[in-house]
Amino acid sequence: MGISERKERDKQEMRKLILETAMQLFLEEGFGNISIRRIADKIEYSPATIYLYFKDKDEILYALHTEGFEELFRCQQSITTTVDPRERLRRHGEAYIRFGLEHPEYYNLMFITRGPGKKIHEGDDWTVGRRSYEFFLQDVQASIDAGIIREADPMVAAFALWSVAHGIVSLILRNRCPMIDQRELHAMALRAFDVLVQNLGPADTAVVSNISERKK
Amino acid sequence: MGISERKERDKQEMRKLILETAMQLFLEEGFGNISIRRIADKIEYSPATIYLYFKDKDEILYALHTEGFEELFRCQQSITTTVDPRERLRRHGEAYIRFGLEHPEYYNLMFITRGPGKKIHEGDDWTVGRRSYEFFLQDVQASIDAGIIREADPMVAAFALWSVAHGIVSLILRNRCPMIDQRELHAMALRAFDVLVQNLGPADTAVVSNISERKK
DNA sequence: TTCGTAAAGTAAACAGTGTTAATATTATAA
DNA sequence: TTATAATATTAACACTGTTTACTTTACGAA
Repeated sequence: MGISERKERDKQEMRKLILETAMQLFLEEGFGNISIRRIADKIEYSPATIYLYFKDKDEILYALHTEGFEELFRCQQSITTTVDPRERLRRHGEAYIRFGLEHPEYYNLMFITRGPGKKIHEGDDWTVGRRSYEFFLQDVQASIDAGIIREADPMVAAFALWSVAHGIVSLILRNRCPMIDQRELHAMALRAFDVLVQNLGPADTAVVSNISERKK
Repeated sequence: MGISERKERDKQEMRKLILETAMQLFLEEGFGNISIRRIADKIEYSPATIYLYFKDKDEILYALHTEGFEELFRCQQSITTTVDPRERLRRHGEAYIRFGLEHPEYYNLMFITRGPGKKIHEGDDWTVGRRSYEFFLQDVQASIDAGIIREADPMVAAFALWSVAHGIVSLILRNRCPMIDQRELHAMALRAFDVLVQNLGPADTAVVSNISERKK
């Protein structure tokens, strides 16, 4: 009786089809143009059918948002060649800001939109985000160990630095920077993050050393 | 002939009525529950009438968002008693974060929602926001002069610090902090801003004692 | 005071949205 | 072959912002 297994496979395939179609719509026409009815049209099913595979629209958005974290994590990998803690912090921020500005729709879904935010808590797996977060947390810890950040709790420091990058990206994406020359927004974004990183701890020079002594 | 003047007054009064009703709806039921139809219902006019006084819904939202800036500016005034530049920075951040967390609907409208963002640029008066921004800019300049921030361009430094506060508030309001104990979010928000402000520039006595106080 | 015009207001429609209850179709198990 | 469970759909509900065509009201001039 492999029938119930095939049924399960079919169900998963249908879920995949819906998600892929949502993704296509999302990438081609942006977050605001995903609608249950348009997804249904594209796959030539009735809108109601989608509700047999997903509880509601947010569940679909949450799935897409997961894809975004995949991409973010890839972007974060670009910094692994750097060892100096301060420079790592800087490049980490740069990678994050670049990701945000170059994938505004993803960023919107992952960090700004209300929908998935609800699911994150009431739910299942915040695993995708956690991976990115913990990768970043390691860098923050290294900077604390190197004396660049004077703060006992790495969670607080990480939250602070993440907020800088998120603040920069989200203010730009939501057009809240009329005081900045619009042609230089991108450059300003990176400079702004730099200002804080370069101003942390003892002035520039003595950044090196203690990274190898970090582990315990 | 004062008739055309009375007509103008009537027109302004109707605009005011619409805005006040929108405001009431906004404060009582939140941003998501303002709709042209509900405003129309409340003032006992047809929905179409509203379009004789406002180009579209965004124009109404933009007007509300202006009210929010009024309130923010009032909150900023709480710091005027402080003179020490670093402490001023800290308190400025605290006031901003408090405003955001205590008036989430306003904050949403002012800095997160898409609607007014469009109007800010294509439009006339960013005057309300400018006042708050320039007040903050003075503090940043003072910190630069005091050697707390090593950065030539105060615009960049101001943008960076604003981003910290905005990042903190918007991540919390949009539920993107599952890694943080939800009961301590508010405290963490303030601590996170502190970390950066206290880590800026040369470590002064205030910082050192602050840190050693925390350590255990 | 009547009359034509201009302003103010509205009903109804357009084109959408997410979601669900009731119904129909299809496929499997007995 | 038939009863039943799974799948799919229709049609509706309750909304949304916005526009067009129409009606009502107010005002200045004859």
